[in-house]
This record gives sequence, C-alpha cells and structure tokens, in this order.
Amino acid sequence: MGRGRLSMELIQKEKARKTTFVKRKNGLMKKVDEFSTLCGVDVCLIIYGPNFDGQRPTKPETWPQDTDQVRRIIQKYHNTTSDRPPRIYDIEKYYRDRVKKVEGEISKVHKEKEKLKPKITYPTWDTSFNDLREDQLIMFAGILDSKIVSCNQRINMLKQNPKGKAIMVESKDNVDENVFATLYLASSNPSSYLNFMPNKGKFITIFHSSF
Amino acid sequence: MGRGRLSMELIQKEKARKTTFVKRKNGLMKKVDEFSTLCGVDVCLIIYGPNFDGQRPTKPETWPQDTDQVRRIIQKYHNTTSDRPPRIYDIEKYYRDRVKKVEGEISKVHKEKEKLKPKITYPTWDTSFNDLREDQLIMFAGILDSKIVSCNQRINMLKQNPKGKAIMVESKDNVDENVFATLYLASSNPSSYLNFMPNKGKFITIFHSSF
DNA sequence: GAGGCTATGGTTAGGGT
DNA sequence: AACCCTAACCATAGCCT
Repeated sequence: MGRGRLSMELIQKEKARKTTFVKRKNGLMKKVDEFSTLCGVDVCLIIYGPNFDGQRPTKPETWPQDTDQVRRIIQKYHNTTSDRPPRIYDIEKYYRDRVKKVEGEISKVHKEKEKLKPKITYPTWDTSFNDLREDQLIMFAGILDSKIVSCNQRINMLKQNPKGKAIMVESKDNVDENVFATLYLASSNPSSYLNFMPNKGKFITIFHSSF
Repeated sequence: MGRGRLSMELIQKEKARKTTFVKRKNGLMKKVDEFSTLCGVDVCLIIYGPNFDGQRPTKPETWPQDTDQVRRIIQKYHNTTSDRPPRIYDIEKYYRDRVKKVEGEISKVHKEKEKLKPKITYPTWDTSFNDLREDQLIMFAGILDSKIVSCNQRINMLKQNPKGKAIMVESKDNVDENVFATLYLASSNPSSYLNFMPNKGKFITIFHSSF
C-alpha cells in the first residue's frame, strides 16, 4: 500500500492513469480553490480530459466553474498579456493615419469643386475608441480602407467628368457639406454607430471601387 | 513549528498572505505540471498577483509558460465551450445569406442591362473560410454588407440614368463581366485575399452609399 | 525580502470491496 | 465503476537565518 514514487512520466497503464487523473484533478481543484480564497487573487484552471483517438475534445472542467468568470479571466489575460499594448498602439497609430488620409481626400474633393466655405473640421478621435477591442479596430481600419478607396474613385470621377454629380440620387443640393462616413462596429454593444462628419440628414453617395 | 490549521478565509496579515501566495503558487505550478505529464492532458493555469488598490492588474503567471500554448488552450476552450457552435453556425448561415443576396443583386444588374451571355456562376464558399475566427467572419459580413449597399445603389443609378456607365473610369468595355468583390481579411495570415468573381484584370467601380 | 528548516497535516498510489 | 483504506510521500505555516 502507500504511495510508490512517481516517475514523472506519462503513466502507461491506462486504468491507473485514469484514476490518477480523477484524483489529482480533484486535488488540483481543491488547491486552486483554497489558493484563491486564502490569497484573494484571480485564478483560472482549465482541465481537459484525456483525448481518445482522434475524437474532438470534450468540454473542459474549469475553476471557477462559472463560464462567465472564466471568460472574464481569459479576457483579462488577453488585456494584460505582453504583446497587447504595443499592438493596440500600432493599430491606433495606423488608424489615425487612415483618418488623416480620408480627411485629406475629402479636402481634395472640396478643393476640386472650388467652393470656398467656412472651414469645417471633423473629429478624428472619439474617446469611445479607447475601449475597442483589437479585432474591432482591425475591422474598423478595414472599413476605413474601403472609404479611402471610395474617395479616390470619387475624385477621379469628378476630374474626368465634372457632371458626375448630376447622377446623384436622392440628394441634389448641399451635397458637399453632407459627405460623411457611418461605421457600424459589431461589438458587445450591438448598436454602436460612429459618424465622423458633423452634418446629418441628407447624404452623398460615394463612388466605391475595388483595386 | 509545523502547520496550523487553515481557516479557509482570506488571510488577514498581509505579509503572511504574500508569503502564502508565493509558496502555494509554486506548489500549484508544480502540481499542474505533474498532472499534465502524468496524465497527458491539456491543462492551463492562470494566476494573477494580488490587486493593490485601483492599479491595473499586472501580467499573470501561467502554466504552461509559453504564451502561444496558453492562447492555444484558450482557443480550444472557446471552441469547445457550450455556446460557441451555435454562434459559429449562425454567423456562417448569416454569411451564406449575405452571399446569396449579393449574387441576387448582381444578377439583377445583369438583367437590367438585358444582355444574355453564358451564365457565369460564382463561388459561394471557400474551404479556407472554415478556419476563420468569429471576429473575422463578423468583419467579413460587415464588408459584404457594404458591397450589398453598393449593388443596390448601382442598380438605382442604372435605372435612373442608363448613361451612368459613361462616367466609368479606367474601364469602358466588358464592364458587366468584371463585377467582383475583393475582400481583405485581417488575420493571422496577413495576405489573404478573397476574390469572389472569376474574372480578373479590369474592374467596375461600384456606387457606394451610406444609409 | 529570499531561503532553509521542521513538525504537522494534507494528498495520493496501490489495493481491497 | 465508484467508493473506502492506509502507508508513504508531499506541501507548507511558522519560525529562523
């Protein structure tokens, strides 16, 4: 009886391995629970059962058991893990550059039309952006890329055919003041719209091309 | 000497709590390591240090230490946890519907021009899509939504002004065969382009509107 | 503070039921 | 298979350096 020494290698006898799995899993769960309450810290333990053959893995057992808690800690992990801050910074920078470029294109359009009006400034950053997840920023940047292409195409069209405006539909006056971009961000908050341009109501249709 | 019984509550004396934190953390790491090798299973342990005041949490210690391994297991957790399959299914379904809708709009454009050519079928699914993460699919769907709006606008324009085509730039012939959508997916593979339409080279610019 | 020590008590391998 | 049993092994609280 008693415990033989452990060889610290995969237990060969399948049955022994399985019982050890169950026993030690329980022991681990208990230890993690004690650790968390004694020290008052966030801990998360994810345990998968043995993989039989090529079957897909079954659901893991976790501490804490509550799925939302596990997700919370995973999210925390992603937020605090090393390469996140620089990447967010890079994407933010990338995004700012994109906004600048869009604004540049828009101002070119204005110039092109040779209309002099009181200068309108557009917001380039909204504090809510600080809370965006990386994938949202990536999507955001992707949509902005589309908008940039749209602007370029619109500019080319106006250069080559000043009457291009004539085919605008549903809005024939004050077109220039109404350029805007509305972006929908798929996020935990399902109805977050961002409108970069101050004017609302009528809108201009923007030429959009691929390549 | 020896160990007094544990009260299973947060240790009040801060110093004792800290030393217990360090000791038990090491013990846990060792146990998790043993458990993983003895039983040959996937395990992940994430431990945060004590939160001082309102400071932001520092980086956690994990088992395994390798960040990529942790991410792998977190991904596995997301993939095997209960509500993931339906959500992926729903998004996939949503995406398929979108593709159908885009194709419908495109075929309407063809009809509108009343040109009868050998029917061209476009791919609706690429096996690489199976590996996309949810956020990528969301972005994907967002871009497709933009394309749908583009198609609608293009259709309206053609209805109202058949000469709309005259202002197309850089491509004046065979416009109808060259409608396509190129999508860029920001992913771990940074240069994955998807082209839904078989023809390449010349392209049509698509009217794009907001609202 | 980081490490070492040691008595105490918790964990568990192997076996039995 | 799941649940006791118990000797042996391990972890660690409190103390010291």
